[in-house]
Amino acid sequence: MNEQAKQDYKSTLNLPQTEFPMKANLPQREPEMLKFWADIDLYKAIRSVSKGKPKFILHDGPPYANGDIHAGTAMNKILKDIIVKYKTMAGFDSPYVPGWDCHGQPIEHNVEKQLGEKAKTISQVDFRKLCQDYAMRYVDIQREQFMRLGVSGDWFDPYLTLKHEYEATNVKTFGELYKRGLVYKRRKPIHWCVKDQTALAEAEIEYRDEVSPSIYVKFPLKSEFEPVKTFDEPKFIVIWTTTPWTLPANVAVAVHPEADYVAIRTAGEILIFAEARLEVVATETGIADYEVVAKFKGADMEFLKCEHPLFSEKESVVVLADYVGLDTGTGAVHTAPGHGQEDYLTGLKYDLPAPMPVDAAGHFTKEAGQFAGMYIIKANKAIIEYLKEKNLLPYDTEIAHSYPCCWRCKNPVVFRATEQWFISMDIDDLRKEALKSIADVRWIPDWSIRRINSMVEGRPDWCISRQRSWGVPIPVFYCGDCQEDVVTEETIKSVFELFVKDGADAWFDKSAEEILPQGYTCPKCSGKKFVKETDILDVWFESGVSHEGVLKTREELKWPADIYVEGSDQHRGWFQSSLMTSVGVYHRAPYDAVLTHGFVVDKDGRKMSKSLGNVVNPLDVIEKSGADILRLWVASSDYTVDVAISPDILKHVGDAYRRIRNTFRFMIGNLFDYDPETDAVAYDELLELDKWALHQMTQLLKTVTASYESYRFHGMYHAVYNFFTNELSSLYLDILKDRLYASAAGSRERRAAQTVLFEMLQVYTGMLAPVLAFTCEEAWSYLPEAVRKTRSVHLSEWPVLNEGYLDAELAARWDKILKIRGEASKALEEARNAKLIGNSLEARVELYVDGATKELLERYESQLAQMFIVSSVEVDRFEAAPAEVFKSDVIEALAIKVLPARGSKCERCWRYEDTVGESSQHKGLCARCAGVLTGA
RNA sequence: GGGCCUAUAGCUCAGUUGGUUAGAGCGCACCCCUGAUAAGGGUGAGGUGGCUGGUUCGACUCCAGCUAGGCCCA
Repeated sequence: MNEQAKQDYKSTLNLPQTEFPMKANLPQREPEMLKFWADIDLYKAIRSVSKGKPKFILHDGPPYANGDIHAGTAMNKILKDIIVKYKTMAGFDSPYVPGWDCHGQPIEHNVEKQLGEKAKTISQVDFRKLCQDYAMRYVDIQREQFMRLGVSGDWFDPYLTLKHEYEATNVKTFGELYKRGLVYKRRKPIHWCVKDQTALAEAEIEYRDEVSPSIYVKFPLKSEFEPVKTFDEPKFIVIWTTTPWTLPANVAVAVHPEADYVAIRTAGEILIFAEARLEVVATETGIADYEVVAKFKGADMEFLKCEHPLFSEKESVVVLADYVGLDTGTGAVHTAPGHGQEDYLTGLKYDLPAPMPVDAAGHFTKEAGQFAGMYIIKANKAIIEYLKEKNLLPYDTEIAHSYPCCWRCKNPVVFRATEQWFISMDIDDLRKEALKSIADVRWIPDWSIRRINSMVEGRPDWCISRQRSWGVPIPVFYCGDCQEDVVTEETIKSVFELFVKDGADAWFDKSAEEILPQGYTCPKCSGKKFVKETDILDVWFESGVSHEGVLKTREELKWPADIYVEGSDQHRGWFQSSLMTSVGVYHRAPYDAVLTHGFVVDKDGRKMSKSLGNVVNPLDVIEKSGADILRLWVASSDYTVDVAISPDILKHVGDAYRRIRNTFRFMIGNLFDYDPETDAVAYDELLELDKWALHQMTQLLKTVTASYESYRFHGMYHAVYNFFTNELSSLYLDILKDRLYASAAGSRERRAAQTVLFEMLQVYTGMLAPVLAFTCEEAWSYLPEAVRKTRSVHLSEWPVLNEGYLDAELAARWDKILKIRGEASKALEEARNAKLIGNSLEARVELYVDGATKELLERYESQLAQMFIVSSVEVDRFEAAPAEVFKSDVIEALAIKVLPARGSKCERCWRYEDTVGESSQHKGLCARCAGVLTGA
């Protein structure tokens, strides 16, 4: 037989044919798919086929409209999209309305930087306009990027916190909370630049090296204190500070409750400070001669009263605080609630006043007595002098340390208490109500509830005011006559309506009288003049009302949401701000479930940072490999903990992707001549192996569905990937090749295989569509048009679980046969290594086995060669096994002998057959192949 | 410093109420095939279970401490 004839036989085979490319080329193909989705308006089409189905609402947490998306935001949106796509296919109407957080300090800051000097002269309204442009620019950029990920949603009608209606929502909710009595005003220290006379956010502070005074101050002890009461000398508690100018605002001295403190007697006085600081303090103050006369715990000193070192008529009380350290100072900390964050919290705990003797420009007020009018930094000297005179200053030097400074003018920043608005956690039991509501929510994973609980339990009142421009104003008026703040249903209604109509800009544009109803008078004093509040709301308040501004206002949505899906940092952020505004107004959470994911980190579990050089940019991944690779990476990872990404990890995901893609391609290629209308084979007519495959497929579908239902996507990823590798590629599809290629095109056995492949292709593209959004759509487009009931896989329904495909007995039988196949392949490998065979078709296999297994194998003896992909399989008794055989160590009493195949190689199907040569027309072929060609 | 969380083969993940030699797929090595071909098949080698103690007849699994890392506070 010459080469030409061999070629001819190849052409008689039914080899796969398809245009479905092996090489994915996703960076090019995905944009085409996006265009297709845009052309058919997929999102709208999904809405229309979902109409009337039960709702499943995943409410989007708004990312900040600044910068490009990063790996974390990409993962978040992909996770949400997987859920929404799955729920949609699973029979829900699941509209997804993405949102953006558009107000806030970072945008304001960036616009200010761009403006440079002009920032000082521009009007507030013009400035806000620039901020809006900035935010909208990034909304556009991020929209494009999210869409590129394959995330489907109402992208051209998203919710934006800067939209008029949304801004008005803040007013409504604020009004409700105010009405309930939860809103109050109180002084709280904030970062303040006395040169620019403005409040600063944390991000606007730079740390610079500064030189400050470093002094010890003696606070005269007024109370009787048991451990030292037998001594007549004057007694002092010694504190250390680097900010003498904050002493006028001192109200307390904080000590650590568990630390040891000592009283020492020296030169006619008793000094009290931490034992751990004894040597250092003694050295620094030059006390050579002293005697420790008492030792006690910090807790013993609680509530002792001292005389204020600057104002003898005032008192300073000893309080306990865990943050008091013993590495520096004296272990006794000067506490001024108006000048420090920790001091402030301690003040709240002890119900201390928070005097603020410093004005906006950094000058002492008359509250500071003899220091009134002095600039605070300069006052340091005067205060030190005064303390020296009173002999209350045993130590006085300078220290260089890093100190917070203003990003703009580089001058030191001070903490200064100013009036702020708060939402109380406890006035009307908001905290208790929130904790109760938390218990009614499903938190995934389950540790999530512990986290939110402990945070809500321990959180301070919510400070909702900011001294800023780019945001929603706090809708409060002050009476020009009685100074009372005025918030009534009437005022709220007028502000609400104004914002709906003209947006929050109107607040800055119009006078109080223009905003209020005509002739409005103060409910308290009937005054007619009003002043507007200048503070704006915390952006967390704004995003926290999205359930009101979005879920309750958009007809396609519902309140409460079925689920919120965000990173674990949102326990402090959005989960909580949403909870508080919702509980505050509606007495329940705005969500039924909350799903939390971890952060994206590098392969070593470290956070991504420029300095570590481990940043993976999702846009680069899309450009190089495609969004489906990113989506598969998300699905392959356990997102309940931190998720690692690296070029190496993405390479592995790419390998997995190719295996899945090629499996699709094989199925598609073998269906080129299959018409489901006419060629389908009834279940009862299928071969047993086909039924086994359908059974396995159905089991897989069960597993996969359960994984999606429990949001365990990596579980489904592993199940599918293992299935594609073990059950399909290495088993079913490999065995099927002979049947598909060599059987007569229209034969029952070939059509049976195609029937199964066709069924599988639909099920597998369907179950993977929520993850491989692009690839499954592409594969779907290769299905015969007649059976594609929908234009897009994303419009199709979740694969139907056909219980009729389940046949446990049959599956058990075949699992056993296939297990023996596994043993045979070990024996074949030994023969291959011994150069006895190459291709397994060159082998003939003898199985030596007893009992039930023997009966089973004999029952299927004629099919075994095909199953093992060898030329023949014979079964005999175990004792009949020759001496030199492969003995299984997995299956008892199983011996396998591998021999060269009998007969000759069929030039068409490559099997070795005794029947080769029997046909007069086709001398090189086996009986089966000859029959196929002659049509016998 | 505090709260919550994580730590199983190179990678991604499983590991049932503590109980025989800790599993899977990928990757890797070697081999086969060249009719899924920048594919496909087979076999095999990889783990002192972050570390240190403790409880127990027995711990990857329970307890304590430590180390490394993450989020949020301070």
